[in-house]
Amino acid sequence: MKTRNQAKRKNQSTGEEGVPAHDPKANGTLANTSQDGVNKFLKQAGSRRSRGSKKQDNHPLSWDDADKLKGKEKQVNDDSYAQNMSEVKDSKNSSPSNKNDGSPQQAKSELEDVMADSDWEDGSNPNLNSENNHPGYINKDITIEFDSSPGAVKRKPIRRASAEEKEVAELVHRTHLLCLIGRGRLIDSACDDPLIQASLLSLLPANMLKLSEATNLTVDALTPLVNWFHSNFRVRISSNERSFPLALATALETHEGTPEEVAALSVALFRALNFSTRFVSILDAASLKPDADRCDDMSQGRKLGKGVFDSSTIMVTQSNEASTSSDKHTAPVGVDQKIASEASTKASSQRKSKKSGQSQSQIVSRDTDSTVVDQSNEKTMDPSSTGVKRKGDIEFEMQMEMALAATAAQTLERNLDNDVKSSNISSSSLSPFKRLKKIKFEESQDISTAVGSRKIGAPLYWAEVYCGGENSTGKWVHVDAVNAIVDGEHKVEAAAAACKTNLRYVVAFAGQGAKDVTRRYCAKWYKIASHRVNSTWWDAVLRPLKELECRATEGTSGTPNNVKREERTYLEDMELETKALTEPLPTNQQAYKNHHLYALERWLTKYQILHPKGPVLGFCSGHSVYPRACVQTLHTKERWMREGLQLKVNELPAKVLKRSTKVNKGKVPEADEDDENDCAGPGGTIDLYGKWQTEPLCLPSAENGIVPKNDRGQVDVWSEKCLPPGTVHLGFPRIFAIAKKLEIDYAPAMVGFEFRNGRSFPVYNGIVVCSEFKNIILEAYAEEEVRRGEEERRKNEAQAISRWYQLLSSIITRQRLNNRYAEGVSSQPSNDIQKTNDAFHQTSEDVQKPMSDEANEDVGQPDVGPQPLFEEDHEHVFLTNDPGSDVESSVRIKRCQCGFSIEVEEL
DNA sequence: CTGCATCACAACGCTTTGGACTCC
DNA sequence: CGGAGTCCTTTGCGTTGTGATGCA
Repeated sequence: MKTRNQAKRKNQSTGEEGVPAHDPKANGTLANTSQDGVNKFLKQAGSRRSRGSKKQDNHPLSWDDADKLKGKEKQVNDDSYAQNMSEVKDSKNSSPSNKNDGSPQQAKSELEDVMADSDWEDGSNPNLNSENNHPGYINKDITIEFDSSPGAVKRKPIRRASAEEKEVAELVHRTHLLCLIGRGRLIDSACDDPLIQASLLSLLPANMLKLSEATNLTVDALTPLVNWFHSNFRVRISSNERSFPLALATALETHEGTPEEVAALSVALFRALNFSTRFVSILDAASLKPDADRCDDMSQGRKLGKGVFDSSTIMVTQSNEASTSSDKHTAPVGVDQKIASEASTKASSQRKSKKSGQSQSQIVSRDTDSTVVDQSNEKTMDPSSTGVKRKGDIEFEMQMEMALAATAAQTLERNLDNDVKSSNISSSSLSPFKRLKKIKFEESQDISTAVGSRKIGAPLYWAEVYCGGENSTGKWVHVDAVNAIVDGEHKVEAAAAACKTNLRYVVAFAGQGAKDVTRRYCAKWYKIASHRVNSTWWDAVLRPLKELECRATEGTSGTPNNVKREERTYLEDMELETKALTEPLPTNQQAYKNHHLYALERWLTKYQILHPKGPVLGFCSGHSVYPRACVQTLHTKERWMREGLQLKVNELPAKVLKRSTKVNKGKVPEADEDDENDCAGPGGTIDLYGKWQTEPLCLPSAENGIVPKNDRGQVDVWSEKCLPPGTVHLGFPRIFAIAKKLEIDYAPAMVGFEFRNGRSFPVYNGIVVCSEFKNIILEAYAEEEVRRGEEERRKNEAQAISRWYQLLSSIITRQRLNNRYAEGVSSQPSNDIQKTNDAFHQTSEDVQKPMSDEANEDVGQPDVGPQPLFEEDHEHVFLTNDPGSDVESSVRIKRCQCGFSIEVEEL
């Protein structure tokens, strides 16, 4: 594949050097001509490059652009381009030395001939032409600017992901999910470590130990415990590259760890207290859509690793340096601090997880020097990150601070841990970032702008504790020990959204199992649905894990409550399902396009209809909102037939579509146009029916061994449902011959269509016969196949022998010719011949053997030893009564003692 | 500035039952 | 003469998803 960049180089090789070294005859004018051609090609490539954009003429294109665009231009029709390029090159190189006398005009005309074959647009660049005549011109580098009038709209070429890229992205997404599930299970099992649990219990104040005896645990009872934990365990900035159980032990020992470790410790503590507890994690997998991550990275500078996170952390800690201590247990401040530090650790964990994920090449490990650049990029690339009025200023200030801090990252890094530990900050001393964040967080939801543009501080890990005392039936309560939040499930979505974390999968882990509890934390499912993987796959992955999880949470001797443990799962499933079915109506129309619950009539596709048309659940911009369940897919009669359904009698089409013009195959379009208005005819419309208008297919059944066929004399086997009663589909090749031979009635089974050469062809697979003949035919088929296989094998062997014979005899013939005619030239002794003969003798024997061992014995030439097989006047003598004959096919193989054999057929 | 509605367009899915010619 | 085999040639429209743009 040649890129435009290569084109540039090519151009330079002719242009900068003036006369290419490999073509001394080329003069300046010829080079100019060539260059002209190259320019034209570039122009062509440029126009192809911006494929699809009608405003391509306005697209500025220069050599420099070519460099920038290197590697990005997959959509250029490179092959034809490369071909054209080589044509230019060839003509340039060959013309002077061939028929040309070097005359520039002739060369040019020849080139033009070449050019004429390609789809050039005639056009000239006056500047180029005028300067072309200048002798020194060719030494200049060329920049071509296509006329881009000042007012012209510059449109970014749209780069869309191909199906392949989408597939890759999905595979990466799935793989990443599996990795994250694996990680979750790992952490979950680490939380079950009895040593860890015992150690945590030993740290717990005596008054809290009583909690384990409490019946019907409540949120209120949990709160002091969570506060105690929060005040005793802190979030560390960097993670250790160690095995998780080890890291967890260290975290326990040092009372600080990554958010993941701290959350895991909290889970371990709750489990130690005999609470039914899950470790919950947001699986922030690589995007399901190609390039989404890259865009995010570019615009937000997130996920990229060290630089960004270091600097953001530093920013916080710097402000901490200036802070004084205050109430340690004030949750919002704690949250604030934790969020910031959590972000850093999340970064490292993301870095880790990303290793198994998508676009590794995009994850550039950056040193601290580049951090400033990152920050400035972040600033420039996310101009939207400003708030009501002065948010922009605040953010600018903040980012400036971050940038400055980043430069000092190395020296300050050592101090970070301590700084973060002293997390008690009075709100008056907070940096703008923190102040804003704090205010926002206290307001709880809807953090969307300035600070939110950074994907940091998102809650990623927490616990769910089953509280039997909550509600009448008990419930799973969200416990975020990292941020000291109890029962804050409604805050998670907003907090995650504020930090640009995709809350697509929230998975609860317990007992080596896992359960998707995203519904509990997600109010606007329609927003995440399209970012989630195919639910069939996801459900299949989780099914076994869900059972494990279910067994674990039901089986643990948890808090006693008034609900049987077996019912917990059921109740939770109901809760999640209820939540799924009671989403509020979106306020914008577009949300209804693919909404799983609601639909607007205007967003229905051609093949959809509302049936029944009601009830109206509400209104959006004046449009009635209907339940999605009312949306029915329509099909043609034939299409329903494929599904094994047929129309009920006297059903009128639910919808009638005008047939597209292409159906009018005849070359009289005008006549069709005339008929357009009254296209009530069957050819002019397509009748569509809904499923409610159909009933199970009722085909005529087979009678007297006769298969009912359609008007083409076949049976369309779209599925088993399409088989006439009393018939079976035998999808084996060549089976029709058996049925024919046995004189059993059959019909070819058409199983689909293959689209080839712009036309579709029916694809057949076996036959349809009456059920009573199934066994007879199959038995006969099996016998026939054995026979056929045997015959095939024989044929193959015979062919192999024949080919070996041809090969070897050609070698011998060659040797003989050498022997006879090259004697005078070469005095090579005849050893070679002898060798060859030996070789042949051996080989031919080996080859013949498998065919008929008895034959060889009968021939009586075993172990005769090497002897010259071919004498010049050797005449083949074939033995009679050679048993190597095939009685059935009357084929005989005649052999000579020299090894020669020939296949003859007796008539 | 933000969110929404609409436009534009690239990608993709669905379409759906040959015929002329040569060789044996 | 007829049957079997081979080769020809490589759609195009509608739908959908998504980026761009304009407006409130």
